[in-house]
Amino acid sequence: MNTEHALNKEDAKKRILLAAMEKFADRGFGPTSVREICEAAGVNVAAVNYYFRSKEQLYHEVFKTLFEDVGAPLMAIPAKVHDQASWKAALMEWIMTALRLVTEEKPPTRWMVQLTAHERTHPSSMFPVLYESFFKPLRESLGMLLRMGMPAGTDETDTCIWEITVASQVVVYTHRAPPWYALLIPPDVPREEWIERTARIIAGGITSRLAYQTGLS
Amino acid sequence: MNTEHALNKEDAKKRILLAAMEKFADRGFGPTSVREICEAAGVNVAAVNYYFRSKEQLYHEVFKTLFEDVGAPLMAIPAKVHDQASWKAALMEWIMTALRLVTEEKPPTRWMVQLTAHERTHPSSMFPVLYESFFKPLRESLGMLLRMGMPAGTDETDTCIWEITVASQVVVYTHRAPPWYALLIPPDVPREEWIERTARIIAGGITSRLAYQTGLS
DNA sequence: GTCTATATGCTGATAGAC
DNA sequence: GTCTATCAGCATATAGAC
Repeated sequence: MNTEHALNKEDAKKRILLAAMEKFADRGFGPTSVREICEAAGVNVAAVNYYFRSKEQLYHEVFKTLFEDVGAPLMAIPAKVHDQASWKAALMEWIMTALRLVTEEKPPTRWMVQLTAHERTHPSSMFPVLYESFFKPLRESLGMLLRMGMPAGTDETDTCIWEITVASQVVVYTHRAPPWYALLIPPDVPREEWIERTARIIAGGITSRLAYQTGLS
Repeated sequence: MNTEHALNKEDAKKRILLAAMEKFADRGFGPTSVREICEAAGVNVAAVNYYFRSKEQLYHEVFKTLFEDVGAPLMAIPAKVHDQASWKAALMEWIMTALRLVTEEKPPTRWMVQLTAHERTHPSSMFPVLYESFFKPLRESLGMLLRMGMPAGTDETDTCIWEITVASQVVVYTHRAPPWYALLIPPDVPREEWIERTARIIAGGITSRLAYQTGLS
């Protein structure tokens, strides 16, 4: 009896958190109503304020739960480079890992990705946190990797543009609104094959150009 | 007296339309209130419904006014190609023209660009119209240009990925929310210089790779 | 044409019964 | 811990005075 009661309590709070992740991911913070979340979670309208104090606190909790060390695999990649061959492999790995992340269909990764998109287009009070804990480390990891492959003395602004160039080709897939997202992914190609072909084209845009500049292949 | 009256009428309607462009561009359709638009236009709250029937009709009117033949310069570019040198020049021109468009600070172009971003992330009833009259022709123009430079027999899916690859590097600049947009543009570089350097890197990712593949430079 | 006042509905949040 | 009922605020939209 006592355990069942405690279990139901845990259930309600957890159900709200999961429903909130899905709904916030779908349309962002503003347009998502507390009533909508409670209905999806199968709890009373007052439950959000009872368990989470406010809609905004619930949103904060969603972020804290979803963005736990999610960028670690990407940030670990630059350390694997020790020569030109391993640099090329690391670049491919970085891009493929990033593409796999942003095009993941399975929650909670998908929710996490969609939330980054909403925060970029309609920044909330969570943007600074997201920037410091997610965007910034990821960008630095990509920047470090790119700098390793650049000819010595490459202009800093050019390096910065290279960063944006790669990032934008990954970030574009975080916007999952159906009519737009459907235009991005070619139909009838298995996901892993698409990821590899896309990564090859993105990485090829870098490596072949550097080969062209430096005379190495 | 009579003319002044008629002039004020024209003024009010036009002021509402201009204010609506700015406000809708800033935060999108949903979060922008009629009151906010009316306040910015210096008219009464009831004026929107008097002149435009509804908020949604006003939004439609904003689109109809802003997206008048705006993609024409880009769509004209593929026709200028007649050999490999002119193809490379055309590719650079396409990318530079597109970058100039999406990073334009001056209204109404800026408003138009921002509206495309909102419609991609939070599609409304205007999305199909926008797709048919703007996204689709632009993508086709880019696709045509890319196909001209591809080695004969290039896989159709690869061509499609190339399209997205270029488009994403342009589209990323349409999201103008300050904290994010500030991360994209390197400081202390004149706009035209930045456009050329960025276009060179995007185009270089294509031409050098094709050169690498085909043995031509 | 322009205004005020108001109808109607949705939002987040809370008070208090059980 | 969970519920209903309700508050205050904002939204779009409209009726009717001037």
